[in-house]
Amino acid sequence: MKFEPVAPIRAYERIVEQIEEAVVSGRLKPGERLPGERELMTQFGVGRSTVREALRVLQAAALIRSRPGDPRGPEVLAASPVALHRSMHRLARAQEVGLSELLQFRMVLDGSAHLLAATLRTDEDLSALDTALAAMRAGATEGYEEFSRADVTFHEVIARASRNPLLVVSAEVVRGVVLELIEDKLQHARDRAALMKSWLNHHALVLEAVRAADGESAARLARRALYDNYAEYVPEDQRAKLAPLL
Amino acid sequence: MKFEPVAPIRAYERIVEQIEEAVVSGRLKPGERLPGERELMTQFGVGRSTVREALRVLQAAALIRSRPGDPRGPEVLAASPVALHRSMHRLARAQEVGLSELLQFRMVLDGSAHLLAATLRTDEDLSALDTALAAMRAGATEGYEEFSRADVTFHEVIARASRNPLLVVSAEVVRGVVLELIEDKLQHARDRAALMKSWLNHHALVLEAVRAADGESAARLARRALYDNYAEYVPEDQRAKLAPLL
DNA sequence: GAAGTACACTGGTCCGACCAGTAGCCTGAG
DNA sequence: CTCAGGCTACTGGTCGGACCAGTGTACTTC
Repeated sequence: MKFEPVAPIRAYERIVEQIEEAVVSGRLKPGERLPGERELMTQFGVGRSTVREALRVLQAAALIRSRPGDPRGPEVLAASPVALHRSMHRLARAQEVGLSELLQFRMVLDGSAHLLAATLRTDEDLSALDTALAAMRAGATEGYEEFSRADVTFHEVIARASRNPLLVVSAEVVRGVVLELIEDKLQHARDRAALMKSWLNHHALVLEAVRAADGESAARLARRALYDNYAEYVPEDQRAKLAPLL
Repeated sequence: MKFEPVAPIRAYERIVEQIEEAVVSGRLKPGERLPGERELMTQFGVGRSTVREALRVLQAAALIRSRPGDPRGPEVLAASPVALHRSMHRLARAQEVGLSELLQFRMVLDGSAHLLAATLRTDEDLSALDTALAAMRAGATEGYEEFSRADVTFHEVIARASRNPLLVVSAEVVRGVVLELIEDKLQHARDRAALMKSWLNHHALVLEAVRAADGESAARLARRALYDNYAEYVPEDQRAKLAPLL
């Protein structure tokens, strides 16, 4: 006979459960409004502070947003990866997850995205990639900002071409966290011209592989590029963890 | 000239920032205690409700835990992936991701985990896998429940052997969501004896590959097994999305 | 010394109040 | 009739006080 540990369930938790269930299950669609706090407190039969604590939790989870003065009440938000991003970032900063693990994970995700994209890409995807690559070429002469934006676009198009939203979101989040971790080091890096040239060259190769529907090559190229450009920031004794993915 | 959108910063957000910074940066170590709510409200110069809303957010982020009656105050928690778990679960449920995408994602994650595990596994990992496999063999004769538990253990050991907590958490979450989606179909499936035999056989092969440090084989076996056992529940017209991963 | 008890204090919840700020109506000018 | 402008009822944010059930600790009792 086994028993489960019992923890007292707080009133505000119950409220969170109910609203979360309604939002996640789609019974409350993005853009719809929750009743105001005073109305909620009568519906749930609790005090306003209890309602407010529940709303705080839901807001921290990026499920709702409430602005003072809006008579329509708190707004139900569309599912977004910002909460995922926050959690991952915190975990990364708390040293629980190091750059090596993040890079590993990104190599896995990006590689798979490229693999799938190469197989499933449509003609629209290809022309979107052409456009993005052209934007990168143009951005390279204008400044790092523009170049970086175009680079992100390229990655996003690839991810979307994989036709898997989970892959899109995860890759986006991990990319963001990785960049946050090394952005200061990246600031005073060796000259950016060479960096941009390297990325540009790589993206052109990837695009060719994707166009040729050669998933294996595209994936290998993507992983290789990540390793070549970021491995230097990984502590030397951990670089071995990245090698198996090449 | 560019301007940034401005949002008013609430008092409780400031408190969250300060405490989160202290926790994440390590200035407050796990197990240490925060001052009680009444003490915090004087230190921050705000009302108790404001303090409480901040604590709620921090608790939802799994950074602290507070129990009523404890005179030592809220406890700082060790960094844990539970918040990440929650975010990912919500996203998976809300984004209406289909079984095909989930299975795709799981094939990617599990495959990579096996690849890494085969390369990085220690002797302890191997013996843990031996134990888990033995437990599965024993469970197969006792009932589906025991077998299933042992099966989960096997997967977890593999994931942990990859030495990447992100992979561990993601794989665990995706596995859970996949099972939720097909558990009813799995209930009235063809006889379980055959199912268990199939899994048992597969796990033995995987273990051999891992022992031989043959990452490619282990990964391929893992992806193959997922496809063979679950693809039948994926709508036929979407099965093509899984093929590139085999 | 161990067992039991009393107490001070904790967090959870409720209530009532005030404030700054907003959405939408309402008005009056054109 | 349209529309700019002000008005107002209401929103969420914050405060302070209050009560309760439950806990950890220190103190009593045996």
